[in-house]
Amino acid sequence: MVAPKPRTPIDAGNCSIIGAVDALGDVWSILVLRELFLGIRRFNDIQGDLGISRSVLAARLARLVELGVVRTVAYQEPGDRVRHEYRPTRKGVGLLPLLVTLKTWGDEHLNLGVETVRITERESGEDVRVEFRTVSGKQVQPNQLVAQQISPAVVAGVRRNR
Amino acid sequence: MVAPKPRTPIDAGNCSIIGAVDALGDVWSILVLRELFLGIRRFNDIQGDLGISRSVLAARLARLVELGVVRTVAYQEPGDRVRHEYRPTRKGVGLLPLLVTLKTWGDEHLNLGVETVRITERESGEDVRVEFRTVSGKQVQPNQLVAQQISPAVVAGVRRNR
DNA sequence: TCTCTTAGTTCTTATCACGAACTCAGACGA
DNA sequence: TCGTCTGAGTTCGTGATAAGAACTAAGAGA
Repeated sequence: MVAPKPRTPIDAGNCSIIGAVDALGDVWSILVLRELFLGIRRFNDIQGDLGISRSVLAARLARLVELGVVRTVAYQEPGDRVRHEYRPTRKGVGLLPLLVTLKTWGDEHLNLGVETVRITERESGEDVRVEFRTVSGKQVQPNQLVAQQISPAVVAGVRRNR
Repeated sequence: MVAPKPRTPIDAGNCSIIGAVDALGDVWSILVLRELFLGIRRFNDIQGDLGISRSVLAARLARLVELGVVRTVAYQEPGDRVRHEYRPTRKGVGLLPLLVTLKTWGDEHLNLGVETVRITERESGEDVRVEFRTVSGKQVQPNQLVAQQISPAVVAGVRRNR
């Protein structure tokens, strides 16, 4: 994979999409989260698996910790000193849908429908998919979606009334 | 926003998440798609709205077109020559869930629950959300999800049998 | 012919990723 | 006590690329 490139600060204004993208910083963050969700939680394991440079991995992990998406947890293997590994926080778990949508799109559009990562429910072991539904519960196809930005003034108003 | 940084090629192996992330290349691609879905489709409009440099925008658009995620459409305004604008293809529309998950996470975790972009169903105008469901239709909370990688050998086997 | 607009392209500079080597700290063996 | 091993980073030189400003292209209209 080609390394992510420098970005200049963008004004997120009031857009959560921009905010989220900016917070994550670059695609390595997403891939690091993938490792954590797959149960790969130690520095060297992540580094080897992704082939990311050590310095960049250290920086990304620090950023994710600072963001509150990842936390460090101490562990000690017998006959070894205390070390720590990385785990997603609740905020980090909130990013699982992102990985699932990437997987779904990749399986469908890049991998000809072949599944490469399995996402299942813990209890039943059933495969899990992402769906769109209206608040009233009706399922919606992607091409029926409309996106519109809410004006900054309106957003600011809502914020003030909190 | 700080500019995306160079990445070296990573072996996607058989992982669609890595494949998808690598295909998109960097976060600018996601933000460009955001513009297109919001109806901002012309070079100068996207450039001004995102504050992306012109050279990078041209490169990103070319990449998205090459990927088949975006296509150019000719248009002509009265008293003006023919120009073209950019629109998502079906493959591109398949990435809408990605934007919706980013928006949802950003609204919840970065923006204190304030909605900044509205995603609705075209017909009813109802707000749309992303949900996880098992294939049998049961709704699943993110913390009940388990991710596991499918071994490359298995994936290769499935591919051969197609 | 001159100017205006949109859509890029070119060029220079600054920044960041890469990758190899190095540091650090505790555990263990001799 | 000394040397070594291992995991987890940190440092540093080099090269690739984004930023940003300036320039080009090409048709429309005065």
